[in-house]
Amino acid sequence: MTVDLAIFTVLDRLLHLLVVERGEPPFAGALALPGGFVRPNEDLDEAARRELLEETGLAAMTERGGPHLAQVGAFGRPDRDPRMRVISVASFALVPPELVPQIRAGGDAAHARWVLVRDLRELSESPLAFDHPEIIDAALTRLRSDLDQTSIAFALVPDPFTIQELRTVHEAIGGAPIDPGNFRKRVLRMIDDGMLELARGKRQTASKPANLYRFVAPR
Amino acid sequence: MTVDLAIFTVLDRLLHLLVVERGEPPFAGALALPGGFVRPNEDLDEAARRELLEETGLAAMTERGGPHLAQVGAFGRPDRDPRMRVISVASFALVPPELVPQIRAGGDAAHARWVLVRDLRELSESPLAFDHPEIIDAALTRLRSDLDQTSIAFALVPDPFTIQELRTVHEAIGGAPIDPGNFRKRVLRMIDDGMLELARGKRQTASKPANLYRFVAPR
DNA sequence: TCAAAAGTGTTTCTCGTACACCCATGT
DNA sequence: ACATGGGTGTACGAGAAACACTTTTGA
Repeated sequence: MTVDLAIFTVLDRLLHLLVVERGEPPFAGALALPGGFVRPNEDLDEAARRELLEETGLAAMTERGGPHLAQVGAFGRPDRDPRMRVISVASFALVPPELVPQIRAGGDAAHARWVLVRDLRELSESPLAFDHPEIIDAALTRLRSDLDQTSIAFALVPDPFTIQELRTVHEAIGGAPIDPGNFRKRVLRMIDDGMLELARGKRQTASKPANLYRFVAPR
Repeated sequence: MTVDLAIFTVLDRLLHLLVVERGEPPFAGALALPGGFVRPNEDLDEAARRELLEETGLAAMTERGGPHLAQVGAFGRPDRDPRMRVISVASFALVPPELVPQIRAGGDAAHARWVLVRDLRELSESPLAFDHPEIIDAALTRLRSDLDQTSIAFALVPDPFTIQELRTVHEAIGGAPIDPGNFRKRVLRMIDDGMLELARGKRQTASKPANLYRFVAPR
């Protein structure tokens, strides 16, 4: 039993995934999702959170209650690992861009790097180990569907965020540009639904300073 | 590693779940989801489908390509089974009402029976074994969310079905009555989206005979 | 003064909801 | 004839989409 993690962030307006380069066979030199074995007395969520910490060193995230983590599914094809029977429970994690620079500081993270999700799909599956292409597809599908139905988008923006930052996340995941005026109205509606609130201060931009908003956790 | 199954159907306009009564400790006498161990060379979906067959004897379902089966998630609390560490991958399955009468014919199914989902929730968790209340909750949540986004509703109606039969499924899962006129319009829209087609014949009802429709698999 | 992005407004269309009503059939 | 449920029509409102426009800043 292992857990594998699809750790996403939005950098430079594009969706990125954290991958590690494998040092040993099988698939030496190939890219793979970070992951590891579940310990004997560990819950699956616990194991995923521990791996996330080990791979990213992001202890600091606990101040926001930790990064968003959600299970994607179990993958158990008998031949998915040539060495032995391994069943993996995959989760996806969302890292806000403010914390991305801290990741290199982590322990196992020396060999970890961000790759563009768009590039992964163009290169097809060539450089990816095991059944990880399949896992990534499932994680992406889940990510996109959760985007419209849950509040996961807020896990990918800085804590007080501008409307543009939030829109950028939606565009990166959805893959298509969104009309800024219309998106603004969606955000305003979230405000009088009590889901968001205006925060103090302004964010400097290339032009007119932007209002800041904050996600209000449901009571 | 085990698979557990939440097998649903709609009987008498209400959502039902197939449960077995446990014969041995732990939880002897309690109700539990059907399930079993994953075999060494079996994929998880394969194991789930095999268990479904063993528990229901519904070989006949293959004529419609088998019942709908989808993974819900993995459950791995270290103490979920007092005997040993067991991680279970839960799936839900949907059985159309036409096949329900055949289920008693199955092998392991002698001790299986349908219970009202509504009753399960009223009785809280008292009579359910292991963490099965949690699994059932997750399966229900998934069922409800898939209902609006996928075509799973068609797996719970007879093959040519009436609009009322389809509406009944939505009402049973959603738990609330739906305006018949409005629901009809939704169905008509599905028809000119090419998702449904009018089938020949009529279904006898307590009043005016109803048109029959058929689900058209996406090409 | 000009570019860039924030923010506002307008119009059109689709869809969900509520609800009134007609139609065909078995009893 | 009448209850039952199939099937149709209307009216309102929320929200998605397309797009023009004004405002405020930095360069």
